[in-house]
Amino acid sequence: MRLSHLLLPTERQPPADAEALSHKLMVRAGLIRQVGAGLWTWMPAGWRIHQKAVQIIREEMDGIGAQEMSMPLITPAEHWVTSGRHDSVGAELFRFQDRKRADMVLAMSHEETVTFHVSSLVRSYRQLPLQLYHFQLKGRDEARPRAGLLRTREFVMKDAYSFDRDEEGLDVTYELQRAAYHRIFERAGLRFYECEADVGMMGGSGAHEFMAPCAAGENDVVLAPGYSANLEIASADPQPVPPLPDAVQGELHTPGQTTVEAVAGALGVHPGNLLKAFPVVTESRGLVMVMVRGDHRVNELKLTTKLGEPFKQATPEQLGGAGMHPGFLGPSAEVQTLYDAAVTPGRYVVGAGKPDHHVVVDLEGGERIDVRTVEEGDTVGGHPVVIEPAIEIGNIFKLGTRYSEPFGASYVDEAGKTRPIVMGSYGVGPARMVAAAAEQWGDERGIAWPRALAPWDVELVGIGKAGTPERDAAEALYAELQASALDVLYDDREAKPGEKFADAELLGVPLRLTLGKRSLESGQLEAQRRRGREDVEGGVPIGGAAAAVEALWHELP
RNA sequence: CGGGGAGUGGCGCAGUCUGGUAGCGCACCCGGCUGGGGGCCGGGCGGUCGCAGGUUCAAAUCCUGUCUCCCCGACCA
Repeated sequence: MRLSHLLLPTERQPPADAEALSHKLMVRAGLIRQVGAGLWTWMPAGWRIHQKAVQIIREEMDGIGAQEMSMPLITPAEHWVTSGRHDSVGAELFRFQDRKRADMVLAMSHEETVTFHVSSLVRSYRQLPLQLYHFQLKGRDEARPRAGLLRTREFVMKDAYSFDRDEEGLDVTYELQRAAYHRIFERAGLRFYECEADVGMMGGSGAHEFMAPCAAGENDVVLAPGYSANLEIASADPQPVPPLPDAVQGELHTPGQTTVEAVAGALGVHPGNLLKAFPVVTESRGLVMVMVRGDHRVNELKLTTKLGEPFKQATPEQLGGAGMHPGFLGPSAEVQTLYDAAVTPGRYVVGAGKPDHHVVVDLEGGERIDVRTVEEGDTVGGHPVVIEPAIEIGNIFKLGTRYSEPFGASYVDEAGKTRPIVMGSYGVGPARMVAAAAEQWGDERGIAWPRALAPWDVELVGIGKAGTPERDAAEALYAELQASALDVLYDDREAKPGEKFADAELLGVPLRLTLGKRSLESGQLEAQRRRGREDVEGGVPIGGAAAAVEALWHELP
């Protein structure tokens, strides 16, 4: 490809409203342009990168026997009513009516559609197991799109669905997918973690997320040797606190001290010597008091899972109605009280249940539930955890019969008995892979793409005016490289060398060749690896350059 | 949805308080010089100042309404 013919709108300055590195660099490099909130156009060079990711995914899906197909973005609302998601998803679902006033939905994923098909097309155990996948747009009316491509309202997803006759079959398929995901992200040159993930209120028997660590990530990953989990569900051993001094005992007058910090400060004790009350209300239980150590925070997702139902924080009115006083809440005989697992037996300062007083209690052991948020410095297997921001680039999920039951997707087994099909779903966002790579491999000059994602394999920078011997040589080399196995971008523009180098570093093709007057004098091309901007020692002889360049390329990250 | 910020040429900005000929840098076009890290000189093109009302002799500027975008939070199959 000749750069002089490529629509590559590079910019010296990032958009004023861009914050995330990938957002700034991908716009500056001419890869993407914004259309609206969470809506992006891929420019030609950017789309090449996206399609590189797509092709890696495709090869790995095909490699485990999944079959590529394509299902529509527009779907009848009826399917979503059948699955229950028409009600449960809420405003995130794009809804509209067609000209006949029929309710329609932009698919946010394709469980409904694929299960609709499988329910009618698969009748026998002989047709199982089955894996189907496609690359298709997803529409999600996100409350807050952000950070360029990291959270958008429309994006291509590879979503695969598996159909097995039982849980054991699903386990096998799930492992195939899990291994394929590792290969996909490794091939793409991404740093990533496989994390235990929340299976949500939908049930399901297991889920993993693939998280790419980066500064702009909107999730947090808890990491320790042999352990990685989304902060949403992570568990770890708490950091110890010194025991409550014996001098602190009985009822304590704590006027106006409604926060852990205030009480701990006034008493001169560690915040972990206090218990914090987190009053919630659920539909089936009413008011529940959740007690966590004073220096800890309740993890609302973990609490929801443990309660087995959604909750809302109790309002001051609800507390007042129960004769309680916000700021001085403690364990109560009148309401169910649950203790976090980090609340070990011992003496704690708790709210006395009346204004301006706290009291020391001596807690026995007893039932505990793990509902707190893990913190940096907590330990797993004796090792302190670190918490890193990360972006979710893929997930795999054991759906079970969540969709096959409502759609009646079942098969007849050898004994002639009808059984529900057991499903799994497996998603990857190629755009997020690309954005994550930009986050991980971006620097102040641009993006140093992993070679597997780079829009071209090499960029040839021709120095000098058209018609000069050096440019003739560049043209000849371009032709030679085109005949090789490499995809080459040739900067043949009438531009200053500095501008060409700056654009090349912005675009981030992994290997840059420079051919100018100097090269003709020395007989050597200059070659620079974009990662680390490191020159290839001694250059590359112009004679037979294509083969040498191919060899160099194969050693790139 | 709550809080904060912003809409002026392709990009980045000034001008708005205090109403009076729309301006700067980059990019773009033409000519010349230059030719290995965004170079220099000269000449140009391009904007109904987000939109709609209103006030005024006069509105980018004041008033009202509205749309859009960004950031933080809530939310996120």
